[in-house]
Amino acid sequence: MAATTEGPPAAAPPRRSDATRAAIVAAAREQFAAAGYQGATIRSIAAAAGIDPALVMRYYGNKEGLFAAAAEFDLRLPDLGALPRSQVGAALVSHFLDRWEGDDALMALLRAAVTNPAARQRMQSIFATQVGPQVGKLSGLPRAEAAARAGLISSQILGLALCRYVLELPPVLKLTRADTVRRVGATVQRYLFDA
Amino acid sequence: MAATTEGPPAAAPPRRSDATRAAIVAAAREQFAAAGYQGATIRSIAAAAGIDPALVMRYYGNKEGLFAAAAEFDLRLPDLGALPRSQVGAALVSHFLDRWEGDDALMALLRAAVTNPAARQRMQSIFATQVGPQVGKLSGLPRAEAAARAGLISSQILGLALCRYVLELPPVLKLTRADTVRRVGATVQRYLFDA
DNA sequence: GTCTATAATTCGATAGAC
DNA sequence: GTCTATCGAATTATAGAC
Repeated sequence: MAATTEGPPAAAPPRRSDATRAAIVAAAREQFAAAGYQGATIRSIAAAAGIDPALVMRYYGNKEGLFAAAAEFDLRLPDLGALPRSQVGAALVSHFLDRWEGDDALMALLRAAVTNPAARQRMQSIFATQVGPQVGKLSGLPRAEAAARAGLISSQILGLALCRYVLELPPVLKLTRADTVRRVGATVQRYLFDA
Repeated sequence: MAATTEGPPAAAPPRRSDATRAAIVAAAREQFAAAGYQGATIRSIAAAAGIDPALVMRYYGNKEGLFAAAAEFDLRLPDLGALPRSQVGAALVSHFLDRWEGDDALMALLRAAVTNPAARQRMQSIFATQVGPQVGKLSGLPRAEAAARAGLISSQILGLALCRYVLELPPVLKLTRADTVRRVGATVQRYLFDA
């Protein structure tokens, strides 16, 4: 054997804490998504993760640090330049819906951003670094005009998510996915290339 | 004088509590708008109103009752049927912006609705009783289709308010009012009468 | 009608045993 | 690395004096 004292070699010591950390972040996303920043408590998160509340503090320092870790987020926008120009709007909406329904990250971010300043800034930076540039590249417009259009697109897409997933307005819930992609996609398309 | 025992006649006894109640509700709207349902506390509301926290409880029973009173809201939609059809979308957006900037009621409602179930239901009922019917009348479409369009319009307008007044996304803040009315108005117009 | 005092919880955070 | 025990602060809500 490598060593009579046994145990893993020097590289990558398998600490159980890694699994614990992952469980905490997953539970945090869940709770922040369901109850917002203030509604989710260290205790409720620890309970959902099946561990002790003190561990959350040990690993993430405080509630702010935990949220910062839980709100790590990548929109994973696909390369829309490869698509036929006429399909870009619908593709964008479709991707956003996937991203909303895929996990709790965006829901957690939005629910928290409405009352928590740090979450709001995170939201601002996400749309500044991930949405804005992509719109600029796609539309080929000057920076200021592209930013304005990215803002309009964000307002439509975030509003759709707000009404559908957060406020759950019945008429918005009744829309089929295909219908949503088509109709909201047309709006995004217009913001991208027309008016 | 009318009576030797003095005091107002039977009708409309001028209780000072009326002014107090009004001050409480106004302060409550302010606080709910600024901090959401959980962030606004009975204490902070009482402090903003310049009265004792116990009075809030006396007049409104509990926090829920106070919010119900503070979230009383009328969109005050004007008669859009009198306008040239081509201007309806822009007029709707313009009216919403006025309503958002006029007082704290809508801000309080939205900030609270994201985490509080009662506020969310209030939001649902407002759009069911005030937005939906108006869209039905304007578009002249069957009920189901009109409801779908009202939902789409709500998603765009609430999304605009979310990005502008709550999340404060810089590109959305940079839009002038005229520009916002024109561009978002065109979207609302399309949801109303086209696709 | 208004306010003082306080009960009963609940939260974030810390100290320290194992 | 994990958990027990607990502190100090803040919250809603109540009881009752004035």
